This record gives sequence, structure tokens and C-alpha cells, in this order.
Amino acid sequence: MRLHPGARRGLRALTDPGTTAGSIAPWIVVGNAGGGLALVPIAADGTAGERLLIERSALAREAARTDAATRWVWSDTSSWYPAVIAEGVRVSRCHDLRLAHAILRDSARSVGADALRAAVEWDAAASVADDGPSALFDLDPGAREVPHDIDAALAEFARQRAVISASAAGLRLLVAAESVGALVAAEMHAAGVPWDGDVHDEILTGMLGEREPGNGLPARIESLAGDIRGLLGDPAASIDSQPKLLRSLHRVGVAATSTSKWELSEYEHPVIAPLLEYKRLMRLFTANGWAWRDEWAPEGRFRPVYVPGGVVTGRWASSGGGALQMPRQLRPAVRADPGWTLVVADVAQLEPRVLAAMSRDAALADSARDTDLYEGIVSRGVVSTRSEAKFALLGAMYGATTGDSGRLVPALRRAYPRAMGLVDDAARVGEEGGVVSTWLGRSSPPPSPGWRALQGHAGDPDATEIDRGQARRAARDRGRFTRNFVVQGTAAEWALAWLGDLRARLAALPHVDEADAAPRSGALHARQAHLAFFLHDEVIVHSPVAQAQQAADAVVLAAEAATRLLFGDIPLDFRLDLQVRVDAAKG
DNA sequence: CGGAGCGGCGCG
DNA sequence: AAAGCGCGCCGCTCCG
Repeated sequence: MRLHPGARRGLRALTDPGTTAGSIAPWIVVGNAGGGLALVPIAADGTAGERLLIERSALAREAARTDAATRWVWSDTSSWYPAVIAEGVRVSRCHDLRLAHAILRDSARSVGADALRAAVEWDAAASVADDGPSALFDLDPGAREVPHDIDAALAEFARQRAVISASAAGLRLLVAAESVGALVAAEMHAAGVPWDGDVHDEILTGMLGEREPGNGLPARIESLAGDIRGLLGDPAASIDSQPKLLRSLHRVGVAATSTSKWELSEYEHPVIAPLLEYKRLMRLFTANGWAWRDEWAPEGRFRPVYVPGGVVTGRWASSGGGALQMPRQLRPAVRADPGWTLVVADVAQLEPRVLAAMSRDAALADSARDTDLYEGIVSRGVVSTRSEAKFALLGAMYGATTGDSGRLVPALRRAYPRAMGLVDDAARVGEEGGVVSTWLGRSSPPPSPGWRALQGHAGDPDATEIDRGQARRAARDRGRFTRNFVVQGTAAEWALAWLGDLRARLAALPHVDEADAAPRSGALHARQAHLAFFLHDEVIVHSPVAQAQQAADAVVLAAEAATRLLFGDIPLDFRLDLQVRVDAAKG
């Protein structure tokens, strides 16, 4: 593909290592122009350079030539980056205008954001540009997309830079972290989780029986259904319909009010055990059975669609494939390619440690040092068992008021007043209709008009006790949300920093020989350890065996770097449970 | 007939 | 056993 005359020369002048540092463009904005693309370098002082036109297919090549310090600015990573990845090219840094817009628009710490908020064309949810098998069915013509043309991108980038430079430093960091997350999400989708369909099949067959043609119910489920109908004394009993099953249970003397497994297990009746087993197997069959494997892991890779920023707190969501719900019983099907291995790491008690860090609660940090945090709480005599410590702490962060969890919270409040004060304050602000923010500055959404109306009406002279009760309940609901928001959202920020730093460390590892490649991971990842999976506080790195130790070191160093980046030098470590998994050779 | 709502359950 | 946060997806039911 040929470059527009001048484009090649222009970019080289801006990005050649031989040029002076000052002439390297900190940003290159990309967007549609005519039938092709325009690239516009932006200098540190914000002045735009010459507009360079290239053909659409030349983006990856231009990205490959760009200095690693340059940040690519584009409307939406999931719209631009997959094509670059497909050419085997990695972008070091980017600025995702859609994600940044959402953060800056809603943040209580944004300064001078009126013009940005007025640019409503950037208020678009993630466009799930899936290249997977179900893409044809995912098309949603009504869904709004952000603008992808160069002029819109330049204008929005100028608005965002103005807000960022006027606001607290945390927002700049948050926008960078959110953007690198978008890069990681696209790369992990391309690389996929190495998935051994044979192991998956063995698990399914062992639990359910052989696969039946046409996705019919497997033998074990059919047999359980027969047992259950017999024990219910009704050969036609419907097990999958909650109201009908409830009526059948009542007829045989099980007075349950729901069919949840928690409630059913309270009852002593011969039908309970097979019924719980039926529900367990049916869940596996429908959610992660053979049909799921055919659609989501057909060629030895499970490719979930990650949606960065898809949760209000800043956590990622997922779309299709149930990436956030892969059941633990199927974990054995995640297996490295031959000659490769998996480095699996999760952060021990991420959210409580984040709470200790952001509240600067020295006592809680001390309880977490060099140990399992829950054990640390026990050893300081706050509560008496690890299990109690766990439920007390989760209860404190989720706003539990009743049950054993709620009962234990006061003990924590005495032992860790700063940490508990932080979440209690967040809850109070939420109950009063205020907005809370994470450590870096992502803010909770304001209360809905309905919520405000409810609170307003409760203060009216003609309000009934029912009105006031409803308003109180809604206020407490919102308080629990904001209480959790600050912790969950800051944990998501720590995880983004971890991911971003780890990604850079892995990218710096040497390539292995072509003969040792993992071609199904795609051109960008076939010859180098790479991120393969991420879930809130856990990563899986797919690594050539030869560089597994370096990959494991990178995971640990990235966690330390993330902690320093967010919280500076604090006397608190974020402990990892880390294993380098050696899969037995397949027989 | 398709979409919204709900109960239920998987994950953190 | 724990009931308190955030999600996505399943099958069923209800409704227009």
C-alpha cells in the first residue's frame, strides 16, 4: 500500500530516533478523512502539525514506525486497534477518546469540563465490534457510535487536554490507565485463552454423560429428571419452570418460598438432593456445555469480548462468552500450548488492601503485612477466626447491617477507624445524594431523578410513613453502592496499573524461535509471553516455557509498580498468589 | 412472535 | 451457614 506523498517523510521526521527529542510528537491523532485516514501530530504545546493522509490499510505500518513514547489518539480503541493487531503490530500507548470522555464528563474532579460535557456525540456506550462467530447477530443499528472522523477527534482531544491539564494529576493517570486497558483488552481478545477442547469434553462427559445429537439433554440430566418427577409423584412435572416446580414441591410437603439452592438445602426430603444435582448439571450444560465450546472456544482459544470501563465503578464488563463467569470446574481446560506454560496470578484480598492504602490506615496495613490479611486481623485479636475476618471485612465494604457479617463490623470499626471511616463517609455521602470518587478520580453517577423525587416527597407534610420508609430504604441502598464504589473502583484502578505495567514488561521480553511459536495466539503474540486473561484481580500469562520465570517476575514487579504508581511509597504490599502451571503432556 | 422482566446462579 | 457490592447469561413467563 502506498503512502500519500509526504506522509512517509513527515512521519519519519517526527519519529526517527535520530531527531531531537523535542521534535517527537507526543500525540498522533488518527481519524477518517475522505476515503482514507488522516494522521495529525500534536506537539507538546498543543499545536497541530501537518495533516498526513494515508490509505486505510496503512495504519498498522505507520503504527509500527512510530516512536514508542508517542501516544495514538483515536475515537475508540475497539474500532481502530484490532486491525493493527492483526498485522502483528503493537501500539505502546494510546488515548481512547470515548473512554476518556466518559471519565472526564462524570468526574467531580474535572475542572472546566462544560464544553466537553456539551459534546454529547461522545456519550456512547462501548461498541462491541466483535469479529467472532456471532458478529452477524450482534449488529445493532440503533446503537450510537462515537464519531470516527479526524475533525471530531481533533476537537474532542483539544477539549480533553484542556480539562486534564486544569485538573488534578490523578485524572491524567486514570485516563492513561483506562486507555492502556483498552489496548490490553483488544490484545487479549486477539490472543485468546488457550483452551483444550478435549479436556473440556472430558469434564462435560464425566459429569453429564455423552453429548447427545442436536444439543439434546445428556443422559445424566435426563436420568435425574426422571428421578425427580418420580419423587414428586408427577411424571409430567416441570423442573425448569420456577413457579411450577414450586407448586410441585408444595404438593409433596416442601414449603419453600423459592427454588434457590440455599433455601432448598434447608429442607429434608428425598427430592432435594437430586434436584440440587439437576440444577448444578443443567447450569453447566446450558452455560458452558458443548454448544458454548462450539461458539466460544472452537479452535483451541477462548476469546472473550472484554468491555473496558463497562461497569460504573471502572471494572471491565464482558459481552458474550461469559468471560467473567468461567466456572472454576472448567479451569482445567485452560491449558498452555505445547512448549508453553501458564503463569497464573491473583491478588490476595485486593479490595481490603486498597482500602488500607487509600485510607492510610496504618493498623490495617500492618495487619496485611507479610501475611494473609484475614489471618493478620485474627492475630491482632479483632475477631477470632479467619472466616469471621473475611465476612466482617466484606460486610464492612458492602454495607452489611444484619447477620453474622453485620454483627462483626463494629469490632472492625474499633480496630481500623480510618479504613472504616472512609467507607462510612462514602456511604453517608451517597445516602445524602452526593457523589463519591475513586482514588484517581472516577466519580459515581449522581442519583437518578426518581431517587431525588422519592427523597423530596418524603419530606413533604403529607408524606406517609410508607413514603418515608421507601425513601429511607432507597437512601440506604444508594449508600451501600457509594460505600462499595470507592473501594471497588480504586481496586479496578490498581488492576489497570498492574495490567499496563505488566504488558510493557512482557513486550520487552525477547522473541522465541519461529519453531517454538504459538501461532493460534496471532502474529503479535505467537513468539512472546503475553497476557491471555484478566478478571478483576487475576491475570493469566501465556508464556514460552523458556521465559516463564521472566514472565512470573514481570507479574510481581508490575504489582509493585502499580502500588507505587497509585499510592507512592507506602508500608503496604499487595501480595500475589502466583503459580507457574506445568501441564502434564497429553496422553 | 419478540422483547422485557424475573428468578436463579456463575464470577470477582 | 453467613445476605451486604458489582456484573452476564440462562430459561421461563408475561405482555403487547
